[in-house]
Amino acid sequence: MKLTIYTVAQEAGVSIATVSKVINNTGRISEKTRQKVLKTMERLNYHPSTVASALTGKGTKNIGLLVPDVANPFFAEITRSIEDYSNSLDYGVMICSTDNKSERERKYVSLLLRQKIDGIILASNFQNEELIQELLDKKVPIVLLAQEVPSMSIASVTIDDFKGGSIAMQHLLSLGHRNIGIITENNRSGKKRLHAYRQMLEEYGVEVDESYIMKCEASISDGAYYGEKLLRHPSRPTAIFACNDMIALGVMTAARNAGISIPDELSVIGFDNTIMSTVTVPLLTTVSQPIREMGRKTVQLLMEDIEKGDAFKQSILYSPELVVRQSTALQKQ
Amino acid sequence: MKLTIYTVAQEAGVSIATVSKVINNTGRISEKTRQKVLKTMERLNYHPSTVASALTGKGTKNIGLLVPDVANPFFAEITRSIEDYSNSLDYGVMICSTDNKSERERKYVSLLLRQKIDGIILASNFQNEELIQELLDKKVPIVLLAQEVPSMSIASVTIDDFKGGSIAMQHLLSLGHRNIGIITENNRSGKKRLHAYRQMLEEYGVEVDESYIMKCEASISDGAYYGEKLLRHPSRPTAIFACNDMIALGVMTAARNAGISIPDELSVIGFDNTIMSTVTVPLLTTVSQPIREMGRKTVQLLMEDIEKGDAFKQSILYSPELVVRQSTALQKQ
DNA sequence: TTGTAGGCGTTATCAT
DNA sequence: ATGATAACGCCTACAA
Repeated sequence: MKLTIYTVAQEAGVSIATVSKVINNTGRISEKTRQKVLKTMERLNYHPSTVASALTGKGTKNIGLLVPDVANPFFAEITRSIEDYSNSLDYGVMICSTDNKSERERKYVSLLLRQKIDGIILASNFQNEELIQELLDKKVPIVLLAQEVPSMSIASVTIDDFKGGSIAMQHLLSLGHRNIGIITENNRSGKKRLHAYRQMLEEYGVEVDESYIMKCEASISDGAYYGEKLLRHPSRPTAIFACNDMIALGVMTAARNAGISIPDELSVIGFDNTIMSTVTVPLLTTVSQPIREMGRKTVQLLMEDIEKGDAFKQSILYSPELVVRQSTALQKQ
Repeated sequence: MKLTIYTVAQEAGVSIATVSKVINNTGRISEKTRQKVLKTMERLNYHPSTVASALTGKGTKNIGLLVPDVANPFFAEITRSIEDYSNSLDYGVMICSTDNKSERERKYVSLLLRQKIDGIILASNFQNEELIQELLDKKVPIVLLAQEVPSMSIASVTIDDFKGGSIAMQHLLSLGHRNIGIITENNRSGKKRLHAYRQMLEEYGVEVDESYIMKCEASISDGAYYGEKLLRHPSRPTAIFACNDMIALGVMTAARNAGISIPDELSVIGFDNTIMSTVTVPLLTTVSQPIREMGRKTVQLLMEDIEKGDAFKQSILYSPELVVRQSTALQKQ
């Protein structure tokens, strides 16, 4: 026999309306009745059905999280932080890996919409801006994480990519490097980091060599491929700014294969400070983002939107920090 | 104005029952009507509400996935494979990291129950067996992944841990090692791998030294801690069987700190063949599990249970495979 | 082949 | 302070 609000009402000798009221802390009920109802709910181990509740318009207590790939350590960590905070608020999170493919994004958004999730977190590099607009039109609460879409008014939580790029370059430049290659993703974050690359180079009065600039996906294999290219460059760079740790790992592999020693002959700096950067040899110098804090903040913004329907969209910008380890060194001579 | 089945019915000039029938491919409707309805759904961009549908007993099209920690690369990969296949079946997956804490398990299960998910995948090392029993009593479809609970009849997908342990030990032993340490998790899988350790040692006629056996959690730091202990052992082992890659990474770190060269002075073998094992120096020899295939199979079993209410619970056992890379070598002299 | 109506478990609006 | 009752959007006998 199924356990519904009716069962509780009957057992407690009240009406379902009363039970509903104590569940939701709405209306006025005597303390005595409230306790009685609470007790029976406890005794019966009753939990209201989110589904039924959702049908009346109260939200599903479920949010969707779109990331390029959960299997990518950076996004896995983001996922974990979002999951933790959502859970503490009694929200479930549906994980959706898009592979940065417009088609997958579309399919997942459609699924989420049918499931009537209460809100969506878009983490990094969403391809399909019309889709975002659609969501906006449908009043679906959205928060962008590690991504911005300048042309739209959406709440977002990001780090300062330009600053991150500057910090990385500053580190390399102050170490005496002048021939610096860069391998970056071709998305907004990547472009900002690239912009910082150019800017800092200019500041140090070194001309930028376009053939030092490589664009690719955030994978070890791509990093290795383009890293090798760079290492074969007629005027081989003495340092490489890999715009995320996965790419940096690829570069390290390429260097090893080419018998080039890090950091003696080549300095490498990554970005993200994922767990991967703590296990390489040598340990990877990188730029860190406060992932847990960012995940938490993202959920918080989303909840404000969900619960209060915030009209004012805030953009939160965190500062990245340099984490010096062993993969970068003074340029000799 | 909200878009419901009524809107579609009206626009198409039929009743909601008809629309419902074409949506669910049930009952008999003329091809003409079907097309008409399909067209209007298309035109209106209508998608039936899973919530409402769920309330009538048709399931939420949502499953829960409990893992110790999504941020752990092994489980991140598992998550990805499960997500992919579920998604292709139009199911959403709610991610739940338990940290192997009974309290978190309980909280998540309660959340999932309230959300009325259609089924649950329990990946690895569930602490709370009464909770499982509760779920079973409630007829919640469950499949165990990378875990078994011998005392209960539950569908499961695992690799043969004993065989995996044997393969790893066989490799080390055939390389001439006789002083072999082991660091393992204290769960069912770990115990089986440990059992294989003892067995193989015995087979090779070497007495097992209990002080060579360490138990810990699946983390780099624990691996480093116990690895260091082993390396300080008066009769230092020449090889270490780390029962998963994370632990192996810790051991490698410990060895490096102690100035012990791998594989020259110490052979290390891991388990899981995660992405981490492809970026270490030297590359990690490990034992692989067919993660994607296992994830897929798990979802498949769960769906069978959800859709057909399978009475017969199958246990699928996959074979692990040795992946020889660079962290193991012949024992000199 | 298609339509009518009752039910799924809650919430919320009125009465009482 | 409490209770009866109409939604919510869909499914499914049962009728027509």
